[in-house]
Amino acid sequence: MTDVLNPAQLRAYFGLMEVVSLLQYAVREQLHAEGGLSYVQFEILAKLAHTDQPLTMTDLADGVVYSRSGLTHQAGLLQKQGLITRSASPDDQRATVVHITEEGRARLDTVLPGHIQVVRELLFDSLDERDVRTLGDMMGNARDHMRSRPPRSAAPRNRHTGTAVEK
Amino acid sequence: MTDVLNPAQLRAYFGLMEVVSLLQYAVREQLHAEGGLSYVQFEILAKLAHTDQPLTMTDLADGVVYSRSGLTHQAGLLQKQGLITRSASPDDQRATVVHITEEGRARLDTVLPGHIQVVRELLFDSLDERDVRTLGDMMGNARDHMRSRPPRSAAPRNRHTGTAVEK
DNA sequence: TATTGTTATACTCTATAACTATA
DNA sequence: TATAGTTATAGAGTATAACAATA
Repeated sequence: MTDVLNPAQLRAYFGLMEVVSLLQYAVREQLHAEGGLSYVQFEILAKLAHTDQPLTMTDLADGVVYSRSGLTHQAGLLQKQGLITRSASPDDQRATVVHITEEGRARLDTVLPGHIQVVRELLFDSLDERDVRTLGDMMGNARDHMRSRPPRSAAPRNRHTGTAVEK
Repeated sequence: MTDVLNPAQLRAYFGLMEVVSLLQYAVREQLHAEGGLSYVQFEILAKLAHTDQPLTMTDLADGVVYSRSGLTHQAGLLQKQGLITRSASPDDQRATVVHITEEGRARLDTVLPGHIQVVRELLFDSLDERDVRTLGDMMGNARDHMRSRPPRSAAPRNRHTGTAVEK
């Protein structure tokens, strides 16, 4: 249990952060310029379109690193643009179900080609097929690992644990 | 020149974005809680300490995806905390050279063990040695590629090109 | 009593544009 | 004329805490 990372780890870590920063920057600009969407808004629409059925706010919050109030805020912006609708769930009166509208799908269609082009030009042009598979595997593992083992603080972001966390 | 990504690419792309989001979230929290630093502030200090010599604002802006005014702002915050100093360059009167102070180094030392622990627990615990090398290679390639080929817009972030970009 | 979601609020980050001064 | 950096400002994103309604 040393408290350093070896040089290969440092290189991987900083490389990862830098690459994703550059990618995020480009992707955000594209989404904003071509569709007036923030990245989170894009994620919400993409998730709804991909799942192809209404999701609750909590469903949406899963998978997006986001506070609930932040999600409410972004959903409000999407709704104001007519890209989603929100209505009370028939099953659970507390829950809100979110639907994507036709306009929402259309907006996604507007944005997607440019989005994909940016990602391909920036990221995939430098990776061969085997790299892509490997990267996908590694990120899949890492995600499962991260999701299953919340950080040291064990501070829940979205849920109550029952154990009070003093602060 | 299709306009889709194949499934492996989609998986890699979304996996990458999700993993780094989770990592950034955890890392930001750690830096803030244990050192009162934002990630950019950490990057600035780390860069100064690593280079081990004063850098100009422009030097610092390179490698950090940041507007110049944003960098000025963050540098101001660091200076207010006594972690860096800024002074006029002897070589070029326009330039500002940034030094890290002893306090700055100390702050970095305070933050680093926890930082490394977070990164190791979240990221490297799920990757073996070979993965780490591979990831480092891929990210190195991708970074070089991205840095050499600015996105479609060709809109310069930090420099003047001489060609006016209408907007 | 716990959970879903919203509101109100405040703070941070980031970018744009205008500006100063040096080259 | 171009570059380095700062300032003023404005907008977007995000979190916290308090709250209402339902389970």
